[in-house]
Amino acid sequence: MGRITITDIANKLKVAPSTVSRALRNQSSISEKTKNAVLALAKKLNYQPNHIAINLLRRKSNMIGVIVPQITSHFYSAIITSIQDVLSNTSFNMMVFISNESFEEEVMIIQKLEKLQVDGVLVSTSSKTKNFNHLKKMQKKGIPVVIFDRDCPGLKADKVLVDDYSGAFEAVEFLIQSGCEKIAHLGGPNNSSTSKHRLNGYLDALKKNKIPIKKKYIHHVSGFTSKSGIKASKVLLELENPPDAIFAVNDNIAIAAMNVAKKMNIKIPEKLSIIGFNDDPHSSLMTPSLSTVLQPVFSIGMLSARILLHHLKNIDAKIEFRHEVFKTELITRESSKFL
Amino acid sequence: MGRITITDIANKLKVAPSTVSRALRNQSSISEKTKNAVLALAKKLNYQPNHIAINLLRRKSNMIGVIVPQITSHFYSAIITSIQDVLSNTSFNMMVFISNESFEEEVMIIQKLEKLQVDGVLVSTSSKTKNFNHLKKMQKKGIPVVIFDRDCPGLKADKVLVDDYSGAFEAVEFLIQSGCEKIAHLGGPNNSSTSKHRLNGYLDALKKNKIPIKKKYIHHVSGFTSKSGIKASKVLLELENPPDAIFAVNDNIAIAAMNVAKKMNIKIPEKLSIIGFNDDPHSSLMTPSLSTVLQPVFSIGMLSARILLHHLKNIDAKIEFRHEVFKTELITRESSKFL
DNA sequence: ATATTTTATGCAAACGTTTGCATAAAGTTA
DNA sequence: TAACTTTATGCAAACGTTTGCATAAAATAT
Repeated sequence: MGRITITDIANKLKVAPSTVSRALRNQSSISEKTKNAVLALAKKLNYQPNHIAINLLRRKSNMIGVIVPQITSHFYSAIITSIQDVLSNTSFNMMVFISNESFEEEVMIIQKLEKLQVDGVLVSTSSKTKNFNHLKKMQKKGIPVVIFDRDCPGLKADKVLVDDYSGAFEAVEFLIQSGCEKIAHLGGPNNSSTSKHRLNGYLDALKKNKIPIKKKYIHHVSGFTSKSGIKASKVLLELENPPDAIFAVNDNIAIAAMNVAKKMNIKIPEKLSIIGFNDDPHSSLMTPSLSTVLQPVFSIGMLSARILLHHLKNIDAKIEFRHEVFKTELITRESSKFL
Repeated sequence: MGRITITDIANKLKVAPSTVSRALRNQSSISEKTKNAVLALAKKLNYQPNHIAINLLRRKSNMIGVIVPQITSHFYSAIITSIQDVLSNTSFNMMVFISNESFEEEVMIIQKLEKLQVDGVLVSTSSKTKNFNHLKKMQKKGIPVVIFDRDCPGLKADKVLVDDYSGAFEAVEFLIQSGCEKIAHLGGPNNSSTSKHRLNGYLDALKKNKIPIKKKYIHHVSGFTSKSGIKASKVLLELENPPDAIFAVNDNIAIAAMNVAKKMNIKIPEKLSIIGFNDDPHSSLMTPSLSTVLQPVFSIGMLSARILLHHLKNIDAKIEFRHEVFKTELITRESSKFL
């Protein structure tokens, strides 16, 4: 004998299923007597409402989709954790999808989410995402889309971002103030908005301080992992006139640079200052500990989730897109000189 | 105008919904003519089957639940990634839930998953999980449960585990062979099977080599993060007769010990060898790079998912629980002496 | 031509709920 | 007591599919 249904209860009590439904939902116009009888029997039989049936009727899935480029970095796994935290107090559940930094996979995931009839989507686009037609299509279907961490320029949607530009600007200006003059940048994949903003922060900090910009000092790596950073670091540090500081697009790349420098016996921070981005937990445990730009990861995830929930709860309200930008915080450790 | 349904197509074509259904599923006894007409119109209108309706009819959700203690470590996030990889070629989707190493949360998650009518569950229990009644209850409802990484002694279920015992044994024996005589152990939370097995491997390696076991050299930390390891490391290294080697329950704790040792100017590996467990990506980037015991993370995730899928596809087959144990691999780096 | 098989389609029930409408029973007012 | 209001319940449709059964139409065999 399978799951207990409302009809089972109705039959045993010789009432109509609708009566049972009303009793369970504690609706008006139901006598105390029948209500109690229903409640008692439901409890006794351990009745569990069938959400699939309710979802069919309500034409919604109570499911939200979360798309991230990957989850093996602390950044994204912490964001997932914080989204889960917010959702756990609601009736919504989350499905996580990983695009592997691939535009094609991202588009396929979006199609899948449409089929699954998710009620809303939280997405951090792949670094190779070229256009946002897939996201626009979702919006057209009435599915709210909240963008986080990685901007989608030109897309009208809720956005929860980080001020990558000024985070980078501050870091580079700190390097300048601590006496560095030849500051290099290890940038992320070309296309990603994050990479662009951090690059711009780097460039503007140099400009403001009248330090000439040298193309040789700027390298873009293909991925966000340490491995991708090693080659570029070598090129940089083997220059005849090597930099005395490196600002890296994230901690992984910074740590790669740090290891390359150590192998070459370049003293950190005396001969080479290094600053990363993210404040991954292991960065503080490196030797020397890594200076970095902290992002409020948990706040990003929680706010994104809350904004989406707000839309889902006020589905008929006129849509006003929110645009939130979190400030970063420079954390100076041993890999950079003191002021 | 909302989503296109089978009935919409049926009406436009002046046929019955059942005919449309049969045409779409390419079933027998359907004329080429109507089939083509249906297929063409379905394509034109961009018909998408309503999975919620199908799920209601089939009494299944096509959803599998994944429960992990946390995802911010590389170990679990990589497992999630590999599960996703396997699932992406199937009709199943995954919901991830995080127990935060809490027994209570784990039980609540299981209850939620029952309500959501997931078809199957992959679970790595919290380190505080005391009994497995919640899992047994799921099984009784006919929902297959696959245990991975952390054993549930006494529970009859599919299990995909790692040979923690011999991984630890090998590591400690290596330390002995490299000349260490006072080998300490920083163990994980007391209750967890992983901690126990690694501790036993440590103990047996000492016994086999006739090295006396000293209680002072064995500490259990409360969590699996670096922070939890610092205090215990200090206690250990400040002993009047400090150890000349530490085998830690995982890389995070090992790295904590490494940092404490460095602060105390204890030379690694000359005065202190350290071996961790997991081979987290950042471990190879530490200075000195960390020796560790590698677990085949991706294989664990993929096999667990495959086993579950196998049950779901052969739902009526008699249940035979699989019990798979992966071998580990000792990776020696700079934090331990060479042989 | 008739009888028989095959093929194509439709009908209606089912999955488990919710909800507008109808109605019977009870209670209230004049 | 008649007329009216309130309260409690039931009926049936709806959500979008699938599928066993019935049947009409077409094809084949006799």
